[in-house]
Amino acid sequence: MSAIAFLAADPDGYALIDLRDQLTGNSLQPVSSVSREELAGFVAETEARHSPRWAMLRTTPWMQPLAAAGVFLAKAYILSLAQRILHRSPLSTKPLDDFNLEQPTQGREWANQDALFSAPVTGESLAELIAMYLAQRDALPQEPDARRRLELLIHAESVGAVIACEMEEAGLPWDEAGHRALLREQLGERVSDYGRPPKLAAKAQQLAEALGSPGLNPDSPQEMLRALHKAGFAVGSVRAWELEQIKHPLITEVLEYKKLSRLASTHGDAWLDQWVENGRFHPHYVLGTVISGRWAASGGGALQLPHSIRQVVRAPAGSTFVVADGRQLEPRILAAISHDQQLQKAGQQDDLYQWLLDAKLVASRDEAKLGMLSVIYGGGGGASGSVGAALTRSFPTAMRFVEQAAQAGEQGGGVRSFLGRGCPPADEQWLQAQRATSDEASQRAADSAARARGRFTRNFVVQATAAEWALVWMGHARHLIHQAGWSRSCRQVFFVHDEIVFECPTELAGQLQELIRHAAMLAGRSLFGQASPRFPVSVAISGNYADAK
DNA sequence: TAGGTCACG
DNA sequence: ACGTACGTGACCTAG
Repeated sequence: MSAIAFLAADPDGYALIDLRDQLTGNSLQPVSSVSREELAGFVAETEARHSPRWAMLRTTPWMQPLAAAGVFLAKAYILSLAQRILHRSPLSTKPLDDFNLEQPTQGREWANQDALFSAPVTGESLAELIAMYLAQRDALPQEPDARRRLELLIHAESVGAVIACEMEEAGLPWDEAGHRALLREQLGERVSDYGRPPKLAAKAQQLAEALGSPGLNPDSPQEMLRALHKAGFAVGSVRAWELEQIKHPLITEVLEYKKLSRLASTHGDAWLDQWVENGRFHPHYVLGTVISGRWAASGGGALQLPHSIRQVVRAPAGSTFVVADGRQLEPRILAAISHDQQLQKAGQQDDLYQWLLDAKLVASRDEAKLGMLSVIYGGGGGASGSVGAALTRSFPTAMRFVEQAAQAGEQGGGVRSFLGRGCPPADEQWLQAQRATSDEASQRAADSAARARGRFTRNFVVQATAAEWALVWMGHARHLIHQAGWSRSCRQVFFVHDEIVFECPTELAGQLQELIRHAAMLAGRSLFGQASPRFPVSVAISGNYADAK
């Protein structure tokens, strides 16, 4: 018998917990009112006894204290995230209102003043929660396969939200002293948070003189471009990749300045002050806002950690990192969702791109990679170039699949991921722009917008399914870690789209590595069944994140 | 507030 | 012949 536990706000106290039989909806015990102090203990005990699926509107405010107390919830159902998925999914059979995840719902006055500052949001009464849950169940399709997909997606998204809370609580080990030392070495002594650090200021001065533009502010692209022109460099912009084409000592100086300036502004002392506490970086992960289902992070730029700074991500003594990522995930996902047998065959090899090379479809591994990405992104080098032609000949089924997604997008239609995450059809404004083609300029703009949307939907079907695979992978890994009894010692501390970082005792790293590979295999089967293509992962074990690539 | 640039997958 | 790939977040400057 499986149980579901609704966790809702108690208007007269803190939390209400209503434990029910998932199938019949019958209560298994009277509704319990628990105080903030009792919550962790009560939840832990209920988990041990019934292992229910924990249903809550959002993870806030419940998960933070639970994660802090080390309480493990095996299964979750986050209604706000489920609502958004069902609202957008073409597999859903009833129209459901969207849930505005961006706008935090306002707290309200509580009878119990102690609860005021961690008050759950409006609309989170137990009755409302249950009504919302039932409406969501009602919107699930009856057809078994579609139903299985949407349920898997909702459960994976929910466990992802729980993991996000656990990671926020754990934080990423960060060598603050090492980071400060690196800043001192490269930038000089710390000044105010506004002025340039000494070494950067000196470089700016030097650059202004060398270019013959006194007073130049190198942080202004406009001024910089003018100064470069004046000094005789015929560049179209000051973008690094364009400047890198020019081999000249002055240009090297400019590029060095840009690098230093970026370090100072993005990962300088102010960043450390704000985001690193007690030797750990605590970013905030945001789910449900990116259309494709990928995660975002607000504050600290967690998902854009430069490789150059990863040297200060260091595991504490006695522990190490296990860093795992899905190898060539997107081409493998494309092979799975398009049922392209040839591409799946290529994926039997750990290095899919190498296979393309060995099969003499491409002249180099880089060409294979670029060609594949081009097919998925919809770039000009796609089906039109010689590599594109070779890929089209070898993998016609996969190519047709992405072409169809692109066509749907160009016509304003929606597409969906494998598990049913929907990319909504174009809005009325977009369609109007498609019709307003009286003059040549608006015709061109409309065509360009149509192509852009085609590239977006072409990419969506792959990227969104890859995000689903990663969620399911992470969920399996967490489950296996718990089963192994390692929940306390092995913690997930980072996640970036297709890469997971665990922190664990050094002696467990080898076994954890095997567990993660196993989880990847299970993820493939959960999505695509027993005949799933392979999803190899590459794993690195190191006490330093910078070494893991 | 918008645009430019750059970081990541 | 044409467009010069997809998705994000963060910071700085210009107006």
